[in-house]
Amino acid sequence: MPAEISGLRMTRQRWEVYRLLMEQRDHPTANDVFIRIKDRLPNISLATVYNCLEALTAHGIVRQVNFDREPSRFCPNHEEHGHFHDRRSGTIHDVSFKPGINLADVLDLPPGTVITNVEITLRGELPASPIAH
Amino acid sequence: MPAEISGLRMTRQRWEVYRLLMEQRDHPTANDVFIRIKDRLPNISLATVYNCLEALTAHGIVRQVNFDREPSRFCPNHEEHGHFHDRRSGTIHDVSFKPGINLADVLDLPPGTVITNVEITLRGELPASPIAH
DNA sequence: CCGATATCAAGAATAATTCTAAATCCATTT
DNA sequence: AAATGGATTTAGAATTATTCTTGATATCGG
Ligand SMILES: [Mn+2]
Ligand SMILES: [Mn+2]
Ligand SMILES: [Zn+2]
Ligand SMILES: [Zn+2]
Repeated sequence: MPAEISGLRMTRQRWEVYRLLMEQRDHPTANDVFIRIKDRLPNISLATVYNCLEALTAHGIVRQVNFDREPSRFCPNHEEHGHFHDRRSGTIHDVSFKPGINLADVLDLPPGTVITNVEITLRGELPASPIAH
Repeated sequence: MPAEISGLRMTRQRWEVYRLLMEQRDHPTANDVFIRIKDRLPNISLATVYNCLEALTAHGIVRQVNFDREPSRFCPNHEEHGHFHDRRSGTIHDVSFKPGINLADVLDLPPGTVITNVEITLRGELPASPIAH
């Protein structure tokens, strides 16, 4: 376990939360993390999971992702990306811009506007897998 | 008051909520609506405001807009648009795509993906008004 | 080891929203 | 017009994700 990541002191709990997010990149909720992490940290509390996720988020190590009023989800992908929620499977997928596309270029904003944060969420259906028929 | 809008039967309460959203297009929360509407409907309950907003949303008459975990806001603008939250003033502004731009064209999605819903939210700072100095 | 500081854990508190149940409204039928 | 039945409204309770409080524990520098 590293002593720190991006200036955030690592503790056993923070490290295990971080590892879990890196290993299972399916955008779990705090409660999902709490349930999954019990194997490794049987005594961790849900409040601590929230604390760890907040600390990781505040230091830019993970991203908090919100879909409407649903519980927040967490994502360790640092690239600029949006999220596609597939209604068929319930899964959430990272979505990038096509190469060369810049969000500020396609939006009609007053010149001089500073964008500090962007969130793009999509819902819909991915095409049926070509393997399943 | 029309008998119905988009198939939703109008009641006094729904109509006043709808009018308020059309007249003050600053993306109020349910509680904002509750406070503002008391002039016209002194006996309306907050639950009814929520009921009305839900009915109007379910019928596509208004849109529910979410910023992170903040209270939902409501918007009567039917154009496809995103929302820019100006940190300086706290105000929320509708943002459109530049003419001819289609979101599906700039995102890297598997061919055949069906997008049913898009939400774009931005935070940042609008340029200082040229009038104020 | 010592004292200072940070973190953790358990449970209480918060706050937006939804639910429940009873009253009221309202369109339609007698 | 009166009766009926379903929709709507209301007040308050309930829900639930999240945050807060507080005391216990761990960690750091010296
Ligand atoms: Mn989940
Ligand atoms: Mn407000
Ligand atoms: Zn992601
Ligand atoms: Zn809007």
